[in-house]
Amino acid sequence: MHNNQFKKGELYSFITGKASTAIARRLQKKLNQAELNITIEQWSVLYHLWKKHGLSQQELCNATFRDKPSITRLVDNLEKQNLVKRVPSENDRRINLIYLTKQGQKLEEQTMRLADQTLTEALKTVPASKIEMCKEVLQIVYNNLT
Amino acid sequence: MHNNQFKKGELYSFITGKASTAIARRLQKKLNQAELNITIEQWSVLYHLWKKHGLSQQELCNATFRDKPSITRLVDNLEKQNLVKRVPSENDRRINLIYLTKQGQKLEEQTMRLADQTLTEALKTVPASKIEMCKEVLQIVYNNLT
DNA sequence: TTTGATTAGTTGTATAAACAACTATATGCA
DNA sequence: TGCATATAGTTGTTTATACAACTAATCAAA
Repeated sequence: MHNNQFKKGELYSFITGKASTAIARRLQKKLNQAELNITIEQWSVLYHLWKKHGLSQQELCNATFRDKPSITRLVDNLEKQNLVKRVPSENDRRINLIYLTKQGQKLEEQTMRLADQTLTEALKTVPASKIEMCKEVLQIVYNNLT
Repeated sequence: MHNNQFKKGELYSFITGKASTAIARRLQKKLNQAELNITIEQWSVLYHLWKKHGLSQQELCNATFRDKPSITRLVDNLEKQNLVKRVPSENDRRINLIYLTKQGQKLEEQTMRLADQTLTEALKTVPASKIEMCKEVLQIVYNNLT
């Protein structure tokens, strides 16, 4: 099959991200059912803060592939819900360091379990070797475009 | 490698759809540079109308995996830009059939070329066999979740 | 040291998505 | 026929994204 010929047929689902949209919706549904009252976008910010406390907003931009206004507003909403706190950096007064509150820390275990469940459901029946290859392709795509 | 162990590590990019987000952004940039003045979401609706004229809004919902309010507003905006027209169905007065205007029809060739370019750039250096396998995995994921 | 450029973050505006509640029309069955 | 139910589409609200324009702080080079 010619590469180009192939691509045309697959164009739509690659561009619209059918699969990742479905994964995100499933996780959102689980978060709602557990009455955790956070969005997947908020979860994706918390995810990085659980791994490393006290990231700056700019670091969150890089980690989550969002622009600065998006992070400003996500942090606004997370702060309103008392899940994180902005702390001005002492070294550089332009920078806000974002810290989890106790409430924000508490969400880690449960939401990570839900995320893990979501992926288990999504990748059910897919052999590990194929997942690995798929992951590689998606990483190459990302690298090609950034 | 244990399947479960694998998944935890990949959790983030699977859920956030890094790759498809990057593809969509690249296409949006091309549309902007060509001053076509449409969003990728609008493009995704037009895409289905180019394939088949006179779809109902509900059919557009199914085709684009969006809910009804989303399609209502996308069609609103496409109509404002004179790219499509709502035509009440004669058989069933609940239904709007959506038709392309001449202006909407004209966009097909150029935007499909840009979409094709985008995928060529995204999949550059990825062998066709791997793309095929990746496509299969993404389809299974989608089926698993819907 | 001063000034011009860079970096971090915010605000305004437009578009879009998800959910709930709503209207209007059609269908099906008693 | 008539009423309950299902279907198609709209509207309201909240959250998120992208882009542009903005402020404040820092850096760097003359």
